[in-house]
Amino acid sequence: MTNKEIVTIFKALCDERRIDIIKLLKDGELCACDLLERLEMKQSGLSYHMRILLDSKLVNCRHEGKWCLYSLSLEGKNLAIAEFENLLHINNNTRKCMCTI
Amino acid sequence: MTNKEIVTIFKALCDERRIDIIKLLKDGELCACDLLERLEMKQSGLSYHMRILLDSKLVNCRHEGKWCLYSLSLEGKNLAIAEFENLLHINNNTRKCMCTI
DNA sequence: TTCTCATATCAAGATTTTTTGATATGAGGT
DNA sequence: ACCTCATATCAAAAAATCTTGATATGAGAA
Repeated sequence: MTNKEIVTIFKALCDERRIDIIKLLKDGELCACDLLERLEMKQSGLSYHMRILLDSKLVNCRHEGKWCLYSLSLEGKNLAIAEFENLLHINNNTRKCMCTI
Repeated sequence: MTNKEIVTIFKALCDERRIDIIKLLKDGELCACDLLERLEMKQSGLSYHMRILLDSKLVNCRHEGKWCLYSLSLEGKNLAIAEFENLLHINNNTRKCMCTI
C-alpha cells in the first residue's frame, strides 16, 4: 500500500469533527440531515467531511430514495487495522544505528 | 478518550513524510542524523515531524549521550489499536434513522 | 570554560485543509 | 414538465499545517 493510500485511510481520524461523526454512527446508520441536526456544521461542510470518511472506507453509504444513509464499515475497519498492524510492525532482524555511540 | 487525544494519535499517520519515517524505523532505532540522510528534509522539518510522532506515542526516543535514538513503540501501537477498535466498534442495539423512508 | 555536534524551537512564509455561501445534480412527488 | 428536498460541488476566504533559515539548548570533548 502506498503512503498516499495509507494517509487516505487515517485522515478520517485526524479531525475532531470527523471523530464526532464516527461516534454518532456507532449506534446505527444516519442520513446527512440527521447528522446535521446533531452537529454544529453547515451542510456543505458535512458533505466535505463525509467525502473524506467515504474515501477512507471506514464509512460507507447506501442510497435509499433521495437519502444517503451513512454507516460504519466493518470491512473498512478490518482493512485499516490490518494496514496499521503491518505499518507499525517491528522487524526482528533489526539494524543497528549507524551513528554508533 | 477525548476527540483531541484520538486525533493526536492518528495525526502521526496523516502525512506521507511521517509514514516514510515510520517505515524507516521498522528495522530498528535510528537517530535524527541517520533519518536525515535517508529523507529529503531539513533538520528543523524532521524535528517538527518527530515531535508529532512522539506525541502520538507510536514512536519513542531514548537519549544516548548527545544522540536521540527513535524507535517504534509496541505499547503505543497496542494503545492505538485498542482505541481504534473501540472508536469503530458498532453497537448492536442500533438505532433507526429518524429520516424514515 | 570553550568548542563542537545533535536536536529543538522560533518566526516567517508556503502550502494544505476546512468553512462558507452559492449553485448544481438528481430523485421523488404533483 | 415542474416543484421540492437531500446531497454534492465550486470558488473564495479562513484556519491549520508544513517548510525554511536562523537561533537556542544541552551534552560531550578539549
